[in-house]
Parts: sequence; C-alpha cells; structure tokens
Amino acid sequence: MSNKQLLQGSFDPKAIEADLYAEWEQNGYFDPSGEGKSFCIAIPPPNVTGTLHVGHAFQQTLMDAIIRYRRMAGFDTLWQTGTDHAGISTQMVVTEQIRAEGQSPAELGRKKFVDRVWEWKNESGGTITRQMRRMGASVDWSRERFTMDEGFSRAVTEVFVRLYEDGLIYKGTRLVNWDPELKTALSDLEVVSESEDGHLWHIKYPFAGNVRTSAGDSYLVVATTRPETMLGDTAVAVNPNDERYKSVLGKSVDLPLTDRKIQIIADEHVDMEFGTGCLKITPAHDFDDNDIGLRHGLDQVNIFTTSATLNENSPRPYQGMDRFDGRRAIVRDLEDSGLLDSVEPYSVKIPRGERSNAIVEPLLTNQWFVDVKPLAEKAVQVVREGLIEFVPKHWENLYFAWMREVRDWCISRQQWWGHQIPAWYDSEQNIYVGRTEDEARKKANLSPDIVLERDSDVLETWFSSSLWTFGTLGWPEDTREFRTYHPTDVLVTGHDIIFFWVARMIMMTLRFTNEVPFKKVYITGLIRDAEGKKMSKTAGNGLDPLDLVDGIGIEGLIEKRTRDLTQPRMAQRIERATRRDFPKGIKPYGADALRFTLCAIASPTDNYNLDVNRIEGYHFFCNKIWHATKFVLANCKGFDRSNPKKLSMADRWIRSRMRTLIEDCIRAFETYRFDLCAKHMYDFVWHEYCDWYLELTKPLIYDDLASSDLKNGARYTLLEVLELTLRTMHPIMPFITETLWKQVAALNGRRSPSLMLEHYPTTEDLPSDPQAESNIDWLKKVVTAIRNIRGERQISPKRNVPVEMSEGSTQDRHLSEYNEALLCKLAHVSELTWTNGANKDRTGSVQLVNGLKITVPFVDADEISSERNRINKELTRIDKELIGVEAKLNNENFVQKAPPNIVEAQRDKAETLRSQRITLEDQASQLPT
RNA sequence: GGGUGUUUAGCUCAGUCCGGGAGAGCGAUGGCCUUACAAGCCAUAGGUCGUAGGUUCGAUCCCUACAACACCCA
Repeated sequence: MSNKQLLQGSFDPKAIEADLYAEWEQNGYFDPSGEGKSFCIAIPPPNVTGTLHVGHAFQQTLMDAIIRYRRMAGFDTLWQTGTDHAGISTQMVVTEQIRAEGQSPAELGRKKFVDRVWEWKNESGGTITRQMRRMGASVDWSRERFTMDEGFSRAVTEVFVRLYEDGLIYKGTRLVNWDPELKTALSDLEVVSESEDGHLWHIKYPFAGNVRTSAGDSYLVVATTRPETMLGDTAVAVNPNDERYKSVLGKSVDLPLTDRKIQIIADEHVDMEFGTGCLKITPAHDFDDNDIGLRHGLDQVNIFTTSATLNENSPRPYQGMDRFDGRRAIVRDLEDSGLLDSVEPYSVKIPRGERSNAIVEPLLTNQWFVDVKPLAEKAVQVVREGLIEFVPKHWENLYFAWMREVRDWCISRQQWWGHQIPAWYDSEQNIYVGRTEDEARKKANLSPDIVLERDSDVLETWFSSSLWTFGTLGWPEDTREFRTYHPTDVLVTGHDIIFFWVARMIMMTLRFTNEVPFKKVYITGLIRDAEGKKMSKTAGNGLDPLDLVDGIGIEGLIEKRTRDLTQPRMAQRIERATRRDFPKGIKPYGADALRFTLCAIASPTDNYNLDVNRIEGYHFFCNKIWHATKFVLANCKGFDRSNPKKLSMADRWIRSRMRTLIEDCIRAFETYRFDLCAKHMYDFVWHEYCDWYLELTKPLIYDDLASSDLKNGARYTLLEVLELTLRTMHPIMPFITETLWKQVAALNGRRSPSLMLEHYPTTEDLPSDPQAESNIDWLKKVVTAIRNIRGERQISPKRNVPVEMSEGSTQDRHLSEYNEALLCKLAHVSELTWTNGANKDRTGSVQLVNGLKITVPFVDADEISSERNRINKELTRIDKELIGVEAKLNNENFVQKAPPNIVEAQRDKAETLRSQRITLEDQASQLPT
C-alpha cells in the first residue's frame, strides 16, 4: 500500500488484513528464531473438523498476544499448533453422512469406515486453521500436528504399553457412563446433566417373614426416580443412626416382582431426611449405589443390555423391553399388587450424551482403566510446590479437590475412529499387549500358530491429548525441540477442562518425561452473550467470531442461528431476539477490533459478557489510531531525524507518559492482565496522545514563524511516540499496527521489513520527566477549567474570550507565562491577564485550580444568575467535602494514630478547600444583584 | 446438601500484592461539521460500592453472617 492511499479515507480492516497474514506466514516470521531464551505455548488442539467459536477466538487471541509479546521481547518462541481427532464427534458426523447415503457403518466395515473419516478430515480439516489465520494467530504452521498422525500415534502406543507394563493400566468390569445409542462408554465431560420433570415413586418392599418396623408396618417404603432399576436391587440401606429402622437391620425384604430376597443394611451415606430414609441399592446401575455395594460386598445384578433393554437377569415378562417401557410395566404391576405407595412430581437430573442426546445409563462393562492414584500424588505435589502455578490462583483449590477424589480413568471407547488399543487376545481371552502384534507375541513367547485378535476398542480422545505438550515435540524420540521447548511456559485454557485435560497432562507428562508440562496455567472464564447467557446453538445466541470480523447481514445471521435446530419450534423466538439485538446485522469490525475487545474483557473473573457495542467502540479506536497516523504523516513528510531539534515541554511530557505506558503494558503482559493492558493502550492513545499531545503540537506545527528546531523536536516526538505506540500495541492488534508501522518506521529510523521483527519497546531512552508532567498537568487543568466555563455558558468555540487570573502562586504565574500561547489556543482565549483581584467592576464566571482563580468575564446580564447557581453548587460540594475532612482532623485518634503523611495531606486539603470557599463566597458577593 | 465465584452509575465492567471518601466505555443531556478523525470534538448529569455486624483513627477493599445470581460436585 502506498502512502498516497493511506493518507486518504478511514480505517477499513478488510483492505489491510487480507494480505498481511500471508506475507508473515510466507516469510517464516512465526517460526522460532532460534535465538534467545526459549518460550513455548502448546495450543489446546481444537477438533480437526470443527469450526472456530468465540471461546477459541478468545483463548487464541490471548495466546497470540503472549507469543507476539515474547517474540518481540527477544525470546525464541514456539507456538505449537495442531488439531485433535475428536473421536466421538467426528465419528458421528461421518456416520450420519454414510447413513444419508443409505448405508450403515456396519455394512461398510471398520477399514472402509476409517478411510472415510480420513477423507472427511482431509476435506474439512482446513476450516478451523483457515479461521485461525483470519484472526492473526502466529502459530508455527510448519510444525502443525494431529493427534492421529504417525508420530503422535507412536507416542500414544508407547504410553499405553509402558503404563500396562508398569501395572497402571488394567482391564476390568466396572460401572461406566454408557451411551445406549452410540453403544460406547463416555467420559463425564461427554455427559451433560440437566433437570427435567419426572416423578418420585414410593414403593413398598414387604419384609420377608414376620418383621415389623417400630411404627408397626410390615414393609419398608423406598423412594426412587427410576423404578425399573429395582429389578437389579441387591439391598435396602438405611442410616445407622435412624431410630425408625434400627430393629430391622440385618433382616430381609422380598424384592417385589422378583423371587429374590435382599438384605437391609446400614450405611452412613443414606440421608435420613430424604423420602422415608430407606434407599434401594442397585449397584449395577447407579454410581453411588455401586460405592455402597462395594463397601458391603453386595452382588451386582446387571439388568440391561448394551441397548438399555431389559436382559435375562430380569423376570421373564420384562425381558426385551426398552427401559422406559419396562418402567411403565413395572409401575403398573406394582400398582396392581398394591405395592405402589404413592407417586409425586419430581425434578430429576437426567444425564444425556453430549453428542447423541441419548439418556446415559450407568452400565457394568468390560473396559480398560488407568489406575490414577499413583499418578495423582506427584501431580498434586508439583502444584503445591509451585512448579506449576495457576492464574488466577484460586483454581488450584479446585484442582486439589478433584485430585483427592480421583477415580480410575476409563480410557476405552467402543468406537472405530481413534487410536486402536494395542492389545491382542487369544481364543481364551488372554491379553497380550505390545507396541505391535509381533512385539506382543515375542514378549509372551507365543508360537506362530496361535491366532491373535486385536482389541477392537479405541482410546478415548483425552488419553491422547494428555500427551500433547511432549508428544508434539517429538517424544518418545529425544529431539532438539523437546530439549529446547519442554516444559512449555504457559497453558491457556478454560476452567471446564482443568480435570479432563490439565490434570491428566500433568500426570502423564510427569510420568513419562519427569518434567511438568507447563510452568503456568492461565485459566480463562467463559464468554457469554451481552446479557450474560451462555452461548449455545439451542438458545440461538451464539456468535461466530468471523462474523464479528467480516460482518454479516441480518438475514444471514438468522439463517445461521436457526439452521439445523434440534428444537425447530425455537426458530421464531430466535429470529425475533436476533432482529432485536442486531437490527442491521453485524458490521465488519475487523480482526484487530475483535482481538482488542477480547483482551479488554479478559479480567480475572469466571465469565465475560461479549457486547457487540464494545467491539464497535474498539473498532472506532482503530479508526482513531488510523487518523492520528494520517495526521502525523501529513506533518512529517520527508522528515530527517538528524536535523537539529529542540524538545518542547509537551514533547518531554508525552515521552515521559510513553515511558509509563511501556512499563504498564509490560507489567500487564507479564501478569496476564490483558484487560489492563488494553485499557492502558486505549487511554494513552486516545486521551493522552490524541486528545492532548497532537493538539499541543498543532499550534507549533502550523506556526510559520516558529523555530525550526522546535518544529523538528515536535516532529521527532510525534513520529517516535507513534512508532513506539504501534510496537507496544502490536501483540494485541497485529494488523493495523503493522500496516501503519510500515508507513512511519523509516521516518523514525527503523529499517526492519516487518513490525514482527522489531523489538518490544523498552524504557531505556525515555526518561521519566516529573517537571514536564507537572507542567502539562497544570496546563490541562487550566484549559479544562476554562472549557468548563465555556461549556456551561455555551460560548461558541469560534468566540475567543478574555481570561483573567488572580490569587495564584508565583508558580502559577510562571506556568501561565510559559504556557500562554498554548493555553490561549487550546481554550480559545483572546487575552490572558493577571489581576490582583482588585478589579471589582468586572465580574465573571470563576473556576479554581488549586489556589489559582480563573475568571471569564460576563458579557451579558442573564449569564449572571446561572453563574450564581454554579457557584452555589460548587460551594455545596466544597462544604460537603470540608465537613468530612474536618471531622477527621478533629478526631484525636486520627491525628495520633494515622501515618503523619496522611494527616498532613488532610490538613493541606482542608486548607485548600477553605481558601476555595472564601474565594467563591467573595465572588458570589460581587455578582450584581 | 458441599464447594467456588459474582454483587460498584441506566447497561457492561475496572478499581492490582499494600485500607486514606470511587473510575472507564456505551447510553442519556447540552453545545460544536474547530484544516487527523461527526467512526469526531468540548462539556454536563448519575453511585448510602448487595444487606447486617465486626476489626480499625478510618472499610468498596480485611473478617463473620445473611441474601440474590452463576457455575462445579453430590
């Protein structure tokens, strides 16, 4: 882009962002420099066939800001990228495609099915990486990995085999979350529980033999939300302290509808207040009951098939029934036999498979497990010792709590897409584990004529992702990358996967590398919509980050939000809400504005509300920077830095402020306070550089008679501070800063072909300048005071007014003389005079700046009454403040106990307020009546 | 039932390890097309900092209890 184009028009993100990314990528600017201290972030791998949602955009923006900052600060940075094979969700998508073609995966067979998934992966796997590029993510694409690629798969097999050899992986029959539709085990994360309307059935269990409760009943009443599971009951439990049932402990009841007798046992877990205080125990179909069952050595009677129909362990009439038909039949039969005590409506938490939406059934199945306890100890220790630090710190508590209650980890899934478990079976179901079948045979000295069959299960996705930091760096080979970049420096992720991913990475990495996977864990909250609601497809309030970048019309947005709804009846409501919130659709705000917004909302809290108005505000901020640069360039054409120059007070001031900005931003980046970082940048650019510094330079630059040394000083500073500002902001807003930087860099003596190759600003050449700061602070206050009077009296900006000063200190007098020209220009003052306050003939509006009295004389009579109001208002304010301060000073305790500097400050304040009060009263009395 | 977090201007949020009478953006109101920017400039209004106690000379900040909301676990 040429200067000419830049000097025209306003900020248009589309025009500048398009080609820049390709340029960076092609020039290899994202690759590690190979010089300096290493700094590495491993990206949480998104689903390979997924699309970018706001949460990704958010976390990746923060990671990119960190990486760009570190890269500029001279680190050898690697942002390791890659994607996850996302077992279940990917398999489901492809299954549906195949079904749509009128086939079933079973007909296709495993090999062809997996080939189809690879096809789909190659076809659609590029979407999310394309979107990441659009957001400006500076990941090293040359090192992109995939959890199913050859090298990573080798790491997965290696880990499985070693854990098996060490006795930390075993196969066993345990209770797991079972999805009867997908016919696979699910992790807790893949199960979503929500409250739904249901019932609580109270069922009578008659005692076996002549037994009575203390109340004289010949039966116990148990309450359950799932009556059909009673067929698998193996006990009834009561609290050992429950007086009502002490006498029946150890006795039995006849389990209705069956010919089984079950025992009455005592367990602390039972809540005496709930229902009748009797709890039916179904160890094979409830996680809590399973624990109780294990404690008491109860039988586990599994009554369901893998399709959740009643199996041969249930009484014949119910066999083959679906679990809900079974429930109806059982309730009816209980009622018929008079054993149904009562039914009440009840809100039940229903667990559903995240992908299939099927109701999950706790089911006893034969699965592979990791024995987590031995791994967890060390994982807790490294966090306790500070080798890994959570930011914000309080998440460590959650981590510790989870680790204390850690259960064995079910790692097998009955799926085809994923890492097939490296275990083989002979005809007697003996297990042989090895990196290959050959190895497994050799280890067991198997004769070649024994036929082995490989385990058909795959490992769950989290198993492979737990190896992410070291697997991507080449482990198990001893690579240079692993030695250089591991442990990685920081992990940026959401609190929802601290246990599923973060904790497991820590455990696995410690086990296999003897290192922590990362030194810091920055936990982000969840992005919600403007009203604080969770963004979701069903609620129809989701936002596609790229729509915020490139814009979308209202019809397009509605179409997107109502497409493929699971509940089509929601469409109308979603459309209405969308039209209300986005009457004109979404404007193209650009990647920088979105990135800046995401940083600005990233305060240390659990949730952030993403308000499009805010993005618009930061889009305007981009425009502000754009125009400021236009201004600077227009006034610095052909500027030569070697020209003799003299810095003005304003130049010295903005350089001193620039120093503060750099310090603030560095501190903010180092402490992960992206919100403060964005705020500092915004305030500096808008309210210091643009509002004041540019305005302060104009009188000088536009003055043909001004000294060329001073003009050169101003141009020098305009360019220098702008160039430094662009560098300072680059990690958050890479596109606009690079574009503008290329226009100003050479004028400030920078020769790099890209801002990405420049060093992050340091404060070395920028002295802190208290004199300039107090000088310009005074000027700002005085100008603002005069503008305040002008505003209140609605004096047109075109009209210059005379201003009188009086009662100030000699310092005020010096400053006013020094700054007179600027002051008159900025406040539209025709003439500035000092009076000794004796001029009683001319009255006017008064503002006080500390001890200095500033008067703008009246021109007509009706201004006088409004001035009286203004003074009265001001007096009220001063009185209120004075009362507070004086109360403090009259308090003996305060004067004695508070630190002397605080007391002194209060005395000064009281002094100032009193003198202001006198001046104002004096002024009011002088107003003509 | 247990745990964590939140509660500050009409709205969305800052207010930092370290207590000394609270800030921004948006919105609202009034005035300006002032030669970088109307996507802008200048000014104004508004808050017993969730409630009740406690600690302290002094509490938005520290402690306790309670309430509401959110999330996690059961």
